[in-house]
Amino acid sequence: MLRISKKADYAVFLLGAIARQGAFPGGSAEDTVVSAHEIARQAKLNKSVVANLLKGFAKQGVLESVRGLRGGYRLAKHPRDISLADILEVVEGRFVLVDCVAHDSTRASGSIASGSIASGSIASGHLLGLAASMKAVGDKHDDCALISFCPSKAPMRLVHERVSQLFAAIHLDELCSLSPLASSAIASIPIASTPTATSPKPRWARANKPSPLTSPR
Amino acid sequence: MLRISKKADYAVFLLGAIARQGAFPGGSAEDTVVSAHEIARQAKLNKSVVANLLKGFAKQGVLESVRGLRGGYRLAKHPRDISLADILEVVEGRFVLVDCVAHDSTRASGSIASGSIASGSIASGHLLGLAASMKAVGDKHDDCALISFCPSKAPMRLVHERVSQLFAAIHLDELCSLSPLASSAIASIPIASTPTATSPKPRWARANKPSPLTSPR
DNA sequence: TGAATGAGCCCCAAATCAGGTCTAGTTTGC
DNA sequence: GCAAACTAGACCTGATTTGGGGCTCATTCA
Repeated sequence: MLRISKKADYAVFLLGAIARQGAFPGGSAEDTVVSAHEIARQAKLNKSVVANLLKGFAKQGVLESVRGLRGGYRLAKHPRDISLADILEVVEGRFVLVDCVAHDSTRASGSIASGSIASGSIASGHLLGLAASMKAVGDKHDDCALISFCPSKAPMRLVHERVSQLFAAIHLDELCSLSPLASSAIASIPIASTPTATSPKPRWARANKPSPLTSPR
Repeated sequence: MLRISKKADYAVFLLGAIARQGAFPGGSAEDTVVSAHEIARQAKLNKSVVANLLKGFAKQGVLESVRGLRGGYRLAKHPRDISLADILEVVEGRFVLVDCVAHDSTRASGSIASGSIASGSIASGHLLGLAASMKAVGDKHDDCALISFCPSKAPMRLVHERVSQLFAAIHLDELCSLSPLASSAIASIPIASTPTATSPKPRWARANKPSPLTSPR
């Protein structure tokens, strides 16, 4: 189903909750941590759901964890350096829009993985390792009956790339409204067939403009 | 899971197979039909899978069916007037990237439905009716625990819109290679954070250039 | 040492997916 | 009129995934 999972949705919120409390490098509370219990309270979600999600992010290096009494989590990077693509990768695994994309992307996984991850600028060692292990798993997706003669492969791969880029272009700071969207940015999107080349550069596309909440990078 | 279903994938192929045989208005074999059995043979798929998919498209007006001996299907419109979004809608239902999009889009479903469908230029009565009936179903998606206080709604909606536009911008003629992609169009896509405003207008974004296979629109 | 945390692993029911079956209706050709 | 070849309609089954949890162990601090 062509849908972001509830867990991923929750994850965005949870990470945003941490970000909004400034618990990240350069943030207003960069040396503090936020417990899973506290985050669950804010999200009005069961603690085990929250804890399990947060654990995954700690494991992949998106979050840093502090164990023991007064333990908790903080972001490993600035929210503007964590993209939606990164978040989705942790929760849902490698994004593959359609099987034949995985097939082709397996051969090119080096360049794709480095592209989507480098732009996130997180602890790339962790997720790059994940992408490398997905290489083997990716082969399992090569089971579409049409794969050897499907004329849709090239266009589908293009769509996949574009969607990937969209996800990589939006970052946690906008997602949790640390850097709010200008509402005119939404209104300015024409509902037409060929918007991509004509739409103005969205506010949430990173322009390397420092967030007012942070010290310079 | 953020994935196009196998059935949708097969559907693209099947519709493409019909298109490649010219069985559409203005096509080289516009008065002929292609049987489900024949299409299944070409696709090397079980006939029941194929038949069920094709039925859905006939029901929604994407295909015209001819019953009885020598019956079969032909496209109701030219392949360039049938978008990937249209196809996905039939197979998977209304595209909703994430619950809060459905919530908000329910109120605005009039403008969205007319937008994505008008650009497809198919028998809009059919799919518009589907969109209207989805209005009620859409309310069922309003069950995300975070919905009332989630700061991600606006950015997520923007991503949803963009993905929708991508799907609406690619049409069956390119998908089935009646109008092949220029391979440089793929190579020219930079793997960067902010590609949308800088990428060249893709070949498959309709430029109202008549396909050499068809008479003028 | 006990309390409050994270880490690791697992469970279960519901929903969805993928692939199919069967019957009824329609049309044509003999 | 009947049989064959098709579509139309509705449904089924097993596999997989999703969503929401639970429990125990390890770590840290007061």
